[in-house]
Formats: sequence, structure tokens, C-alpha cells
Amino acid sequence: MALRKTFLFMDTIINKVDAKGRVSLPSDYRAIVKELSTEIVCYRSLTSPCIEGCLEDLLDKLATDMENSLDFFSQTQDDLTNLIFGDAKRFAFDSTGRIVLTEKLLKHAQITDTAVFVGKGRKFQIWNPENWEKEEARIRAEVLKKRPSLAPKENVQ
Amino acid sequence: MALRKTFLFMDTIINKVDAKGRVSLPSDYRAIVKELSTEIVCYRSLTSPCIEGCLEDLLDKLATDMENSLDFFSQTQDDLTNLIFGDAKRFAFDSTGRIVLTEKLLKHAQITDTAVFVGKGRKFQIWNPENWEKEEARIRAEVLKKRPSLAPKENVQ
DNA sequence: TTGCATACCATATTTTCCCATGTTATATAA
DNA sequence: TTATATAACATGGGAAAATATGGTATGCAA
Repeated sequence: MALRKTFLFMDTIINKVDAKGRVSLPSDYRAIVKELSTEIVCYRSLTSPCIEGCLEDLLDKLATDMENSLDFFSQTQDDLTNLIFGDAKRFAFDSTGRIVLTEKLLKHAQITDTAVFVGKGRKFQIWNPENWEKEEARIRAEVLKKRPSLAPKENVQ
Repeated sequence: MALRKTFLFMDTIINKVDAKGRVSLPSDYRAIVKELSTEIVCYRSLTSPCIEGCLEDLLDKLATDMENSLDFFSQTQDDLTNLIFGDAKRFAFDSTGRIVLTEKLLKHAQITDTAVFVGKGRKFQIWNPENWEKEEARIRAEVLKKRPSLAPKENVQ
């Protein structure tokens, strides 16, 4: 496959999680990861009961931003990055495309036997199905309420 | 073919959708896509019962804009990226020029066996034929009402 | 040896690819 | 301009490949 210009995690995919914590990384995601690396990085979301995943490059960019930006000297931001880097862990997928999520991550996201992968552009999230259903409803309501100027239609057009 | 200067989706094309969800991307559209990529991105319109399609570059630009405009931990950015990228999906067309639309998209647009592609410049939309007929009438009426000075009647007379 | 994690194998299902055909559009020659 | 040949396109059906997922075996470490 020719090298892709863009690397965006998209779509919403539901996969089973077995007793060992094994779950298939959606093939679309794997295709993206494979072009740049062999593994992803996952960590507990700071703001939601879900797992976040991304390529290591993104965390590297975050580290660089922290070094360069005055904004990021704030105690809060400093604390947040501590939490992220302290929590993040690499996950390689096997020949069948599965990763093995840790107990810590699964517990944080309240995931037992089913996981929902939600694309987020440079990142993605992994949710408990019921939780994601509620979250998506909340977001839709919130976005429509807040401002049409932030709605996709206005930005993308 | 010489390199095109502009990349605008235009015209209105009606195509069949088979039981597998397969539908031919209009050849004019394919010609545009082929010059920049091998696939398109589709998602449910936030405001209308139709599918929207565009090139991935457009969403990539959006991802970059959001990274730069809002800070890494912004709640608003979080919500928007979930909503947009969680819904969008890449679609590659095969050697015969078809894409396979998902059940989710078809349902949102109320499309069963026929789809109407409507050019929209950088984007295009896919409609159920009846719905599009009504929508087009509505849009025309709306335009005439809002801008009487541009109405055909006044100009042609 | 036991527990745990990883690698390997098997299979049902889904998705993608390939070929065939009718139709439409385009080009060429009379 | 008309008739005919040629190419491009849309569309249906089936074969092949990829994916998700359960189960088993293997290796390492406590």
C-alpha cells in the first residue's frame, strides 16, 4: 500500500473482549498504525471513564509542546502530563491483530466483555458500550446547544 | 489526464444501491478523488437526513486546526473530535468504482435501493431521491425568499 | 511446578475482489 | 448528419481474501 498522507482514526467499532483482556484492534486502525509503527500507546482518560489510544508520535508532540509553550508551565498542565506519561503504556498487536488490555485500563473504562472503539482523529478512545451511548447523546446535545459555528458543517464546508 | 486546477464536486447523479450497500461513485467524482487519493470519507450530516462525503484532507485540516486553536485538554475539542471522527469512515472504491455504504449511513439517509449524489463543492451529499426532491424545492424557495434581487423572475424579465 | 503471559492454530463471518453483462456515451467513417 | 464501431460506465453475482474471535499450546518466571 502506498504511504498515506493522513493518519486519522475514525468510525465507531464494537469488538468483543475475552477473559484474557484480548480485543481486536479494528483493522482500519491497524492499517494506520502499521504504516508508522508496530504498536500503540494507551492510557486512562483524564476526563472520562474510557481508555485513550494514540501513536507514540502524538505523545512526543505533547512533550515538545510542554517544553516550548509558556502556557504549559501552569501547575495544572504539569500535573496532567505527569498523569498521562505515568499512566501510558505501549501495546503491540499480535499476528491476528489483537492487543491485550490491562486490568487497570479495563477497570477504569468499566469494560468487561465488549468494547467500543471511537475514532478521534489523531487519537481514539475505547468505551464500555452503555457508557459510550450516553456520552454520545450528551455530546450531540451539548454541541447543538453551544454554537452552530463549532458544528462540523460550518468548519468543513 | 492533465492535472486539474480545481477540485469541485458538482452535478446531481442517481445510482442504484444493491443489497450489499454497494453503489457506484459517479465517474466525475472518481476522477477528482483519483488525482488526490484513493478513497473518500463519509459521515452522517449533522443537520440533514443525508450522507456527506469529502476527501480526507478536509478532515485532516480540521484535526490540525483544532489541535492548534484549542488546547490539548479542552472539553470542547474533546466533544467535537468525538462527534466528527467517531462518525466519519473511510471508503475506498474498487476497480469498478463502487463503494460499500454502511447500514448506519444508509439508515440515517433513509436510502434503500437508490441514491442521489449531489455536488457541493469540496463536499458532496448522498440523498434518498424523494427526500432530495423535497429538499431541493425547499432550498429554492428559501433562496428566492431571502434574496429577491437574485430571483430568476426579476433578472430574466 | 504453578501461574501468567504470549504465541499459535482453527473457524465462522464479513468484506473485498474479480468476472460477466447490459447500457450509455463517445468517436469514427460513410 | 447518420450509422456503426469503440470505449466507458453501471450493476449483478460469485469467488477469494481478510477479519474477528474462540480455543490450545508454549515459554518464562515466581
